[in-house]
Amino acid sequence: MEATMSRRERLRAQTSAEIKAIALKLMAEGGPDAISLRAIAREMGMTAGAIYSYFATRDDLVTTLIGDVYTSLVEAAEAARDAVPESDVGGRIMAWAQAVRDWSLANPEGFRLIYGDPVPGYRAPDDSPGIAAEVRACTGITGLVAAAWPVAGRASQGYDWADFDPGLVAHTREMFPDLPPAGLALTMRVWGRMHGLMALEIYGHLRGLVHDPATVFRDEMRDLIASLGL
Amino acid sequence: MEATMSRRERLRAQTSAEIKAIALKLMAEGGPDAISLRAIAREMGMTAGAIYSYFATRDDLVTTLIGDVYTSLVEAAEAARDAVPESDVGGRIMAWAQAVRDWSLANPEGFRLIYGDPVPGYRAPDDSPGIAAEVRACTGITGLVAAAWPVAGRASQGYDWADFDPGLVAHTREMFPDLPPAGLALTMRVWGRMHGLMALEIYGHLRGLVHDPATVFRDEMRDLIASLGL
DNA sequence: AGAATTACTACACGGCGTTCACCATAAAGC
DNA sequence: GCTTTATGGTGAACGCCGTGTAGTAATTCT
Repeated sequence: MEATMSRRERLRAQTSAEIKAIALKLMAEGGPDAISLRAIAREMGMTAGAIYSYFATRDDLVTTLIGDVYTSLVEAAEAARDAVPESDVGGRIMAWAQAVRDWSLANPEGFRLIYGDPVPGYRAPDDSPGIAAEVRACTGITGLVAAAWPVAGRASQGYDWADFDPGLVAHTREMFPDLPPAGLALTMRVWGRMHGLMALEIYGHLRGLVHDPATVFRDEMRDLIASLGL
Repeated sequence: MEATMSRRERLRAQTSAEIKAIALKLMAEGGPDAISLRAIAREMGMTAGAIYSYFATRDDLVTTLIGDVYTSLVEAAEAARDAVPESDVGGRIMAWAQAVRDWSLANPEGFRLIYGDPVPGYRAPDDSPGIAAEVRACTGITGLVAAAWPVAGRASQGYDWADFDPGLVAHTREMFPDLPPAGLALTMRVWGRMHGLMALEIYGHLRGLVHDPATVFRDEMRDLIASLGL
């Protein structure tokens, strides 16, 4: 598809990619706040104002970055999951969790970018790539829960489709028709359980308390898998 | 002790308190990034430079605020816990969790301040009030786990005191002499489990997905308490 | 009363996001 | 082939920001 782009379009895409690459580099070095248009432009030998031909505002640039970074996280998780046979549901859950943790420790600033508050007061539009990646992540966990549901779902009740977002419900029922509403609630609980220890660790609240957080996280995931009956 | 303060000290304490109060107000309105020395000074009819008589830098002010806010959170949690009789360990855990969640939803910016990244790249000194509050919070959860340990701790192994920070170990062994190393690991897992769903919710990742996150959180905490054997 | 400390102002510096008028050049139209 | 137009870029400006520094007025100490 690159061949179908005019010279102008190619240059434009290239410059845009360079802006994002430098922004990611700056973020990796100094956190999300280090993403400054002036610094990017300086590194590119440009003026800050020139970036406004590519991104309407700094927040737009960061929003785009969130989409890219989130997608990279989700793809790492999906790849790790798919390396485990479908029959081993517990193994797939563990693989997913470990992949997310490994990625997050390797890209802590990326984690902050996704799950933190890089743009204060900002609400991503519903069609942004960041939201798309989040849906993909959420779908991935839902799939794991759905696979575990025949065992995990015994006597789970107390939820109704009306308790959830209609779009989410439609999407879920189409992809996992056997999953009842309580399965969606369980999905969120699983998500939260994977997220909690990692968030504490990445933001430094476990710093120094325990020498090997990986062991604690692994135990927690084992307990999660066991609690699903696997 | 106020009587023993000189006029100067009284005025100083009062001004300092006003600075912090306005900073909290600004934060509540626009998030941690809205805390600007110039805005505070403007609201007080002062110059920005004047604040440097009270706080060496903006980060120092934010650090102090973290201490205040974290302390307020911990005190809310402790009060809720203490309203439940000691014999009802599960009830105390639930009370603690609900209190933390209620506080966090009422003060989302405070939550971001404590568990987010308000000062990029900043590492709080070990003797800051924020660290003290975090130790207090950690101790509170440890106490809950210690109370549940006779039931929850069956066959828990695989940890050693050497796996944890010496200071934490000394502090824990003194306060909860019956708790083995594996109890500390469980404490962190419980902490993470309480934190995960709340962090996702406060940072908007559950926004719109589920209409009543409180129910999901309550179910998760019930499952946690049940998994402890209570 | 005189000396020293303190709270504060005024101003300056550099960095930031953002806007705007202007300009060179590449693309498109005749 | 020449002209018109669109585009990516500059450079200066505005108003924020944190942070220093010199100076001033008032309070406190001796």
